[in-house]
Amino acid sequence: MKTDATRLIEIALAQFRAKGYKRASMADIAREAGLLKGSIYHHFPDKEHLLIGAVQYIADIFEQEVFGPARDPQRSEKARFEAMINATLTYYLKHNACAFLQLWPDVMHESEEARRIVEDFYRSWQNAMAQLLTPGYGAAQAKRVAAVAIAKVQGGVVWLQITGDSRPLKDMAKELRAMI
Amino acid sequence: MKTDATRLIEIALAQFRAKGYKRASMADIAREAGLLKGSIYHHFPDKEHLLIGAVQYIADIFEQEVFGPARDPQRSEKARFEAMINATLTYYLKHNACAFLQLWPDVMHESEEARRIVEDFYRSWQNAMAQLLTPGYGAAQAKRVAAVAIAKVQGGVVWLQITGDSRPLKDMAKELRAMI
Amino acid sequence: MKTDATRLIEIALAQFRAKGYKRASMADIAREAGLLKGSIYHHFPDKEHLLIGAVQYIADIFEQEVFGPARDPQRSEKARFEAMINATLTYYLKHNACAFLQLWPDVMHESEEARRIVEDFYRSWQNAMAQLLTPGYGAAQAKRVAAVAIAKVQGGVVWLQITGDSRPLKDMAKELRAMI
Amino acid sequence: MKTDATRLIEIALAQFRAKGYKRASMADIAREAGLLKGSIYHHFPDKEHLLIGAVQYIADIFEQEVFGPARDPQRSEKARFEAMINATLTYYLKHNACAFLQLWPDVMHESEEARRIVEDFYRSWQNAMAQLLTPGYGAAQAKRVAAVAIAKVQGGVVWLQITGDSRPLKDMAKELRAMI
DNA sequence: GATGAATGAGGGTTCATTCAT
DNA sequence: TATGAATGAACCCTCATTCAT
Repeated sequence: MKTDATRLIEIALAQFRAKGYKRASMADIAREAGLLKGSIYHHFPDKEHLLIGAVQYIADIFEQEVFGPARDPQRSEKARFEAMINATLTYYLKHNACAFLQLWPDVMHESEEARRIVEDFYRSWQNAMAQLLTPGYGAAQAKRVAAVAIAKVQGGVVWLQITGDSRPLKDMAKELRAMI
Repeated sequence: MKTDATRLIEIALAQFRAKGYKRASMADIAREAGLLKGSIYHHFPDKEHLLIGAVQYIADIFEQEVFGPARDPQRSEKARFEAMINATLTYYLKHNACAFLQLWPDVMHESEEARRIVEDFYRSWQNAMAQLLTPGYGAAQAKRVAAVAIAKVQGGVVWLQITGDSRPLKDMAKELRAMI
Repeated sequence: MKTDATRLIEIALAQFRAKGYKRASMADIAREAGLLKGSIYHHFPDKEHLLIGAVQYIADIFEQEVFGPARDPQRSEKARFEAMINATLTYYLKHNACAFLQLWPDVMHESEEARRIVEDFYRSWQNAMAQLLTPGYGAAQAKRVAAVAIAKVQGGVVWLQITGDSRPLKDMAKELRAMI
Repeated sequence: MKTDATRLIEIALAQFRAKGYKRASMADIAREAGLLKGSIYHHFPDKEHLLIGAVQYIADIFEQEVFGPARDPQRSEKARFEAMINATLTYYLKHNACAFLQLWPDVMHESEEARRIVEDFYRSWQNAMAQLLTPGYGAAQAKRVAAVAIAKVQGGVVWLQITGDSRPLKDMAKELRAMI
């Protein structure tokens, strides 16, 4: 099995998700990759960059699977908005959690760079949504409504993470679909 | 003057909030309390019980200031519901964050007992809300709606924590007030 | 046996002398002190401060045993100058080396603070000597001659360190005594 | 274009001078040479032999530029002695330091072989000088005086290294010239 | 109850060295 | 001959916890 940077990031991300950043040791990550802990430093200069990589990895997935399709000029705003909601819902239900929510405290304290990525992620999300809502709401109101929409989804994920109950997240999605 | 244990818990909570559970060391907490780290162990058997205490401390505050008033039989359901929303909003805006959200990953991994407290907390909240909504929604639907309501508030807090923007949280409160 | 900071510094200094700064590990120093490596950090924040302490320790010895007596106003300049030479010679012959010479490359690269101490040490030495030589040489020339004198002693120590032959150092001392 | 081995030695020497033996990593040296660290091992079996090579490299330079000319039977002892002093002075002033002094602690601890080279170097130097001084001092005294002379130069270099002041070294050279 | 020295396990990181390609 | 991934030992340092005083 090849040990490229992406594979290490996926493993690190899985460990960070499972135990949190601080509890996931370099030795844990290395073992999971079939390496010794020293070997990781061939691919990443330090643990922080594993976190940065993990966070970027998720941001990239969303960019491709959620924000990207939302910009597809072929489809109607409504269709794109619904595609966005569905992709988001699918992703969160698959993982039963949002890595950004789980990692936020660590990201906040351990890495300026990771923090910027997460903040940019939410900004991108808001912009992507706002653009789709602008025809119906006007630019200013659309931004505000988009923030609320994202917050609702995040709230649904929080509830899912803590209680294991996915209903509110699904209800939230339904509410969102009704917005457009 | 508070009892020593409570004072230590408040200090520990402040440190946990500020740095996260793992990054806040026993030495940090002791220093903040004007003690040496060995001395903490006269009050708490280990760090985990500081976390349990901190989590319980917050749950108690909500019990007194949010859930308690919601049970006051003197006032109308609507009044009580609104009081609940307002108290919650006030608390979160004051702290600009929800300690349970911040600490959840640590609580989850470090302490079965703390975890139970947090889970009970959300259950209590849901029950308190559901009871007030039952007249309007019926028992079953009330529970479901309550979960969504709490999730919305949590989502608003998440957005506040990450972006610093409190608008969605306030919008969420307005939405909630319209539910009853 | 008590473990105070001074004892640790003496042990660290001995280790640094014996192996050099980098080769002397915290574990070595701790073992020599009858401790585990982690325990040293109760007394010193990091290895650098062990180096700083060691360097300061030597500077203090010279201040007390060499530079101090050289300032004694009761005795003649000649007597004080000779006392200085003798104390220096005794010290270097006892250790068969000069710790500052041995540690200089490490001091230079590892610690600004230690470096300043060493530089100040040589400045103090030069000043102390220059003052005693001023009556005979005039202030400006005295400083220049003092630098040469110290350099000679250091050269003698270098030769002693590398070849094990103490003769040149002793010859150098004789030369110095003839200067006043 | 120099042979690869020599080029690597020059680079290694520069790194050892700049950071000291332990702080200069194989990766540093390789990078400076435009190689990856694994590639160095095609030219040298280990780091120690880079140190040996570096030390030998300097000894060779002195042999050619300092000790060799001192043996030139065409010129007077006085002329050869002065040429020796001048060549030495030029070399040290150019580098502002003596690599043997800087590396001595590392040489001493890391490599028996390098140590022998350095010790031989000083012996050669002493012999070369003693031979020139024998006519004036007699064989036995000449050896002793030569040691003192070398020690003085080294002392001047020490002072130069630590304080940055080259005066004492130059004064020392003047003293030496007066010896013959 | 408080102290502060000590523990011991573990964490992140560095680095000389090896070796299949 | 060069590469670059991997090793494994060692290193500095942190920290929750213990305990004699």
